[in-house]
Amino acid sequence: MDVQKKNVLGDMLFGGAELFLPSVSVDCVIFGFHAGELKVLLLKGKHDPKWALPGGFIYQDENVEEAASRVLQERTQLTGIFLRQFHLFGDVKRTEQKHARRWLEEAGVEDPDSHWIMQRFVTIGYYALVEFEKVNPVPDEYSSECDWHNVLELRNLILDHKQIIEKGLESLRLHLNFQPIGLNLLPKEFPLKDLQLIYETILGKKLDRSNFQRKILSYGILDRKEKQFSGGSHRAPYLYSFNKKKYFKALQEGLNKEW
Amino acid sequence: MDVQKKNVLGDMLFGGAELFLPSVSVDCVIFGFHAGELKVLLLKGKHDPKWALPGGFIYQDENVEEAASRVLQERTQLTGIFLRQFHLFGDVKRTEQKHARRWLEEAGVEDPDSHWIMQRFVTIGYYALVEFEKVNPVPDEYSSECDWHNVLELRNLILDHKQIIEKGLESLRLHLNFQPIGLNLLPKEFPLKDLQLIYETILGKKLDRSNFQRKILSYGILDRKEKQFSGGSHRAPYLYSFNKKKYFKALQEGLNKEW
DNA sequence: TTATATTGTGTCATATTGACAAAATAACAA
DNA sequence: TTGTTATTTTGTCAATATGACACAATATAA
Repeated sequence: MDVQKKNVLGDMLFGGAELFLPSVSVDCVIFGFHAGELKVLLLKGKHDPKWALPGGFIYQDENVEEAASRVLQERTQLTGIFLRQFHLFGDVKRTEQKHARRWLEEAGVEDPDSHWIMQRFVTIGYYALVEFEKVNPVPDEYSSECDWHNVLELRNLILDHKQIIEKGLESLRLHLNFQPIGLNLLPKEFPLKDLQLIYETILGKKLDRSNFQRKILSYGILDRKEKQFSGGSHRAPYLYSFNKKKYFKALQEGLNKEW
Repeated sequence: MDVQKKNVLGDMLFGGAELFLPSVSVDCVIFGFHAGELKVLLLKGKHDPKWALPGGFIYQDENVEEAASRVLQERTQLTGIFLRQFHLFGDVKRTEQKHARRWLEEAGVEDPDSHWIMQRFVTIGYYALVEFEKVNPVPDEYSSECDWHNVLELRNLILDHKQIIEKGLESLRLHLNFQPIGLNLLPKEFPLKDLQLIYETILGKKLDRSNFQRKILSYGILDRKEKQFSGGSHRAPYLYSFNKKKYFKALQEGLNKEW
């Protein structure tokens, strides 16, 4: 699947019914960290004052996973990012398409009410964790803005996108118990404090520094480097990096096996 | 949604495109326990020698969750069963519809190749845990047999249904760490040994009797009753029942919070 | 040189887990 | 009636994990 060759907007407006899998969309909850806050990347529609998750439709010749990956890539320019399916949202009432109708009208589509995009859709939620600084948020063709929003202060979202984000965060919190995170979230080398801050931000609570280090090191997915120039007026911390081999093994097999 | 009034077969053959949500199906992995084995309920097609999961399509006016529930109910006659979404299977190649084509032909559908059911489908996997003895497996209109199969000896399944079952089992094993199970799986009163056997069967390994009881009781979801007539020539075990209030609270909030 | 902030490391009481053993008891056989 | 057998209830104990906290080390700035 060659992502670059796709002209998603044109396909959606005029070729949709044949090119895309009907009834199904993907939405990506892209998490990033900044200033001690957990952020999520949102788009503001040109013809709608509300914010929406980066999402899209699935080409007939495209795996759902690939579609999610394409959406993530289009919006962040990042590749190789860990993306995880967490839930399908399938209620009848979740899609009321007022804004889509207006949007089709203005785009010059005849008889917008019978356009395929006005039909009921179910959507598959994926979440990703990305390095905030590496992302240059770019709106797509039908959006006016693309920006980070604090995950705890979500207002004016379309449809059920607030619930999708909340479910995504809930899933992420659960997955933290048996899945390593951080690989595409931090620079190659980082102090443990930074990783701890990520955990604290996701969980929404403070963790004991000493106990956190003991636990995270016990997973055996980190390699300790030499000290850094801390920059701060205090003892310089060690730098760590993820041992990718062990990291992916842990992703595969899980961190804890309680039973 | 009135389940009884649906004529699924007729709808599928002749009304499909309008009545159902296109491209999406649900499949239920229905687990039961018998003779120390974990079983899954499968259907054998009338026009296909292969076995399939109980599954179906989603009516336009029906939530996905309701569709899964309807499928479960139709096949087992059971209501109020815990059903849990675990994964969406969305690869392009997952649906090759040779058997569907033959099936449409024999059902008298003209031009089967362009029938909506021949198109690509993604499917949402749900799993359920049911009391084996309470289920009277009934084939649907387009199946010749409905029977339990050992989850470790799956042969001749259509499409990716073997992978779906395996993923469902894997999910169930994971969920065991933070989710109570057993409520619709055991009689109202039961000895702890029976619950332990269920855990052992799901996990595929033996557990220490004493430690299992300590752990399961620590969840605080069981009420101890008076002793039973054991029937065996040995000390009679206590009977337990699930405290529904606490059980559902645990379902909601989770059993363990590691972080 | 000293103050300050933050890290590396260690301690310790408590809780949890895994492995196992002793006592209790229902049914059966002699 | 009594002993045997199987399985349960209950308990023990060492090993490990966790939570709370203490103290020494050290990079920068005053």
